[in-house]
Amino acid sequence: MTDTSIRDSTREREREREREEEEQSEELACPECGGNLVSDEERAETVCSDCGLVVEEDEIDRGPEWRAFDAKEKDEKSRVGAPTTKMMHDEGLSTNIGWQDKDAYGQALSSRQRQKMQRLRTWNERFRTRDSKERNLKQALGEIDRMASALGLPNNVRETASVIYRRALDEDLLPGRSIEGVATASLYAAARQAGTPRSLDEITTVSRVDKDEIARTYRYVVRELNLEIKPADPVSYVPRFASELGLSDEAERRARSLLETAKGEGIHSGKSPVGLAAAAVYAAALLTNEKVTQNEVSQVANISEVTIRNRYHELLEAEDGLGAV
DNA sequence: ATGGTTTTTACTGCGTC
DNA sequence: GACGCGGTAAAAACCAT
Repeated sequence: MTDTSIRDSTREREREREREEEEQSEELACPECGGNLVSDEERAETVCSDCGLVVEEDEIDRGPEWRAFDAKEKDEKSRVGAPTTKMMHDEGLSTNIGWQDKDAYGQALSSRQRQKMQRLRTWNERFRTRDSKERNLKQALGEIDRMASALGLPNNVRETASVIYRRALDEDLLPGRSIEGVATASLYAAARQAGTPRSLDEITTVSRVDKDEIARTYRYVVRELNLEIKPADPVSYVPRFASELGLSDEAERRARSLLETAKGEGIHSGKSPVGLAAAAVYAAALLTNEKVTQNEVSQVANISEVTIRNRYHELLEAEDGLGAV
């Protein structure tokens, strides 16, 4: 036992050394002095670090000529997008192993060979279907990325969205549903989970799928994957609305506290969180003497003025009830 | 499908600039 | 007179059953 393992490990080491030598001779050795080659991308040259011999020059830099500092910028500057419709799902690149048990000359195979081929077929099929899932994933992730940046959602949301999508894919939730639909639903769920929710309407504007389907798919995915998603917290909308309206930090703080007391009073159950947030923002602006009209708030929050009125009365009542003012 | 709740639409009156 | 605001009634949308 110990004998064999020692012999194994020495052989292993030998093989490794061989491999390293191969790599050295193939890629990194200078033809002149045998020294290391270093590629200098700035000058588009490959030079030997020992003797200075230039092995290649005027190399082509295949990277983009622009620089991007965040995802949004990258999106704007990039002139190529995700590959769209590739008609054939695998672009005709995957392999099939024939079903006849014949060799290249048409001779029948031995039973031993036949067994081997059968095993190969099985594995080839497994890899191929895995590939198709990979492709599916790639398209969905591209879609998620596109929508996320259109909505200005941070990277961690994209990541959770992809995780959710992967799970959906693994649990075979896709058949009978569109990739876009599930991708959108995943993003919606991820945004809510991460505490940076976007309303269904906002999601709908950037998705290729209509609202009903998103809602349906979302419910389905949440149920099947047992995702725990609490109803959106109104507070999480506040910063966004406040900044879009150009309100002070003070107003934002007031809005938060307004919502906290409202929560304490239990006013918020059953009401749309967006409406509540919008009302709080409006009320806060009023309290800090910053001029914002109900109309403006209703615009940024996508909520009707009436709802704002109703909610903000309730908010102020709750505040008064506590003897705050 | 149904009924109850919430939100929206549409309209009206009041005060201010 | 336009605009912001408040209120109301009816319609529409939403949700659980």
